[in-house]
Amino acid sequence: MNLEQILTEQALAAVKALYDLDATAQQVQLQKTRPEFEGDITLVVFPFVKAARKAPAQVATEIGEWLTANGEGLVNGYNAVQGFLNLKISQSFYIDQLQAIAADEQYGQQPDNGKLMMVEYSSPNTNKPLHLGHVRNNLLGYSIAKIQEANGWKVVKTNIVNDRGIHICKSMLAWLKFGNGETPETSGKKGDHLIGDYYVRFDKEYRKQVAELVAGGMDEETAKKEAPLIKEAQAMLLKWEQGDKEVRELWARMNAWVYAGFDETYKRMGVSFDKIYYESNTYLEGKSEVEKGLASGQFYRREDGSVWANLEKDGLDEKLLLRSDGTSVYMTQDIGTAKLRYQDYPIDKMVYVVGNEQEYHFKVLSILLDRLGFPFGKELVHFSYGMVELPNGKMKSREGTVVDADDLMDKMVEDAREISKDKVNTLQGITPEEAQEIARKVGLGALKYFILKVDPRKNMLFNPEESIDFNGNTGPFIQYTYARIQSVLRKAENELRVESGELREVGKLKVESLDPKELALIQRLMEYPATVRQAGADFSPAVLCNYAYALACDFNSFYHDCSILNEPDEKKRALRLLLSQTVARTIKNAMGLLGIEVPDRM
RNA sequence: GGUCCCUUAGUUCAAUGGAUAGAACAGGGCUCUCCUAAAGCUCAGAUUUGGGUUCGAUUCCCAAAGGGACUACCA
Repeated sequence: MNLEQILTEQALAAVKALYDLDATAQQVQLQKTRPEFEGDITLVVFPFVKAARKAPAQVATEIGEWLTANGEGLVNGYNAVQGFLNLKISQSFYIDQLQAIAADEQYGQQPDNGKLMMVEYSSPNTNKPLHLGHVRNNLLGYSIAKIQEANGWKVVKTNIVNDRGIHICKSMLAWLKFGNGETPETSGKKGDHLIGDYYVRFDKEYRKQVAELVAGGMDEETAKKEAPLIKEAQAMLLKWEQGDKEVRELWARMNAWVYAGFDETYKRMGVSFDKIYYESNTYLEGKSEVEKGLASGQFYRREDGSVWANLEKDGLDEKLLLRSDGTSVYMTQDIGTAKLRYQDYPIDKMVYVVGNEQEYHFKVLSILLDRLGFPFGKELVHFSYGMVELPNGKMKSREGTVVDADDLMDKMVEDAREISKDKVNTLQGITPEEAQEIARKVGLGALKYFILKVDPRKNMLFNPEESIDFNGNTGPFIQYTYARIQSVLRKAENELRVESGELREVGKLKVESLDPKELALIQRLMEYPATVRQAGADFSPAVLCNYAYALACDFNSFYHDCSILNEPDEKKRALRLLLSQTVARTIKNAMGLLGIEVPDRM
């Protein structure tokens, strides 16, 4: 049982004994005591004031008195400030806690809940390279999966690749017309970047055609539909769906280039998938589901042959499911994908990590799946995150105002290496390879933390003109704290011959008194499991970022005030080493749930 | 027009309905003969507006203002 649970029980017993009040655990509000007051943990007594029919300060005093007398030594002091009862907890309790935490290798890991969660994230189109928006998606998706695993779920990470559709046809068409057989090998470009370039090229030529038609007197709306290039692309999509051999071969070849590029980027980013679905394999399933819905009267066909769902009774509008030429749309594909997934896995919870611009889509998808008789439809979770904005607005692939994922990672690692050059003291005696590896971890750590520390629901701003910080509330700050501890532990082993295993053997450390900084650190460590649970319940890596930062701050402050290796009292030294080791492990775990690696030195 | 989201220091971000709204960066001042100064200490600086609920509101409710997303036979 943790401190909150014990205190909650004691507080309930106290109000029962004092005021004959049957309070609920929810009414027992415990919070950390503010630093300006004396005490460790504070009970808010306002909820009991009415039943007690006494002034808040008096109620606080009475409860404080009761807890001190009947709390089995846990509470050994209190003070009441209005309705706030500040409790002092005995130091031996904290030392016991530290011992228990240090001994628990799985500290923070929640027990297996026996259920399976599928997390879909990334889900790129195959017509352009990944950009900063995808980076946020990937980092969030990966971290959410890790966090839910820590909360006891079995998690299957999945990716649905949108490998078919008009977008890839545009790239294919532009490549055929203007590519002169260019390949990743001949051009030296990564496959995804090469394809992306042709997507941009298509748009450029298309707009030229539209402009010409408009100049010839056509209105813009019509011109956009009548431009020869777009008609060709549509014809190509139709051929693709009909299985035209040439189109399919070209498609397979160009997609393979893109996948090779994506794989490189994913690997670098440190994200992975357990199962990848391709839209080209799922859209037919979707079509057949739509046909079924049509037969059962859930959907209807218009005169032009297109198929629609009427969602007006759910407060929404009508939604297209199949185009008049019979080709499928995004929604069709998602229905098919859902069906396949539930055939493949016994999914208890399905989570889609997709931007908030698609909230409407998932609202509709949920209703459609439900209507088609899928039991999971109603339960699906759209983990909707905010956009990454640039100073002048949203990123637009076609307008070239995107921050490319590969470029960004390069830049971060480069910056990290540049900064580390000034740190010759700490990087002495390491190979260039090791230095590069440190720069990689630190650069990516800075990027990942920068993105994950923001509440996922909110839009966030990225200014490419200003480089991401390596000081202050950043990934490298936390990594630095870890590296610092590793350095101390190395010295402890080499110079004092303290084996890390020995520390845990040091029975109950009979330390006279805990330094306030030591106490603060232990308290922070005690918060970790609740933080993991909250991050899971809220789907929020940001919660863990805040925790890791606070833990690192606490440690740096402790490190500044308390000497570890030079502490003459052996028991104190052992306690500090154990504390440092446990902090390091917790930092590593928390950062691991964020997908951020920690270097042993930096 | 309709639906949804957002608004906190100069800037980027925090704060289960709780005490004097926290950090970081940028700015001013300190601290390396001392376990890694990517650090520590310190000064200055903010809840868009108006109502309401509450012992107590950044948080909940209702308006208004400002910003964004969606409302595609794109994905």
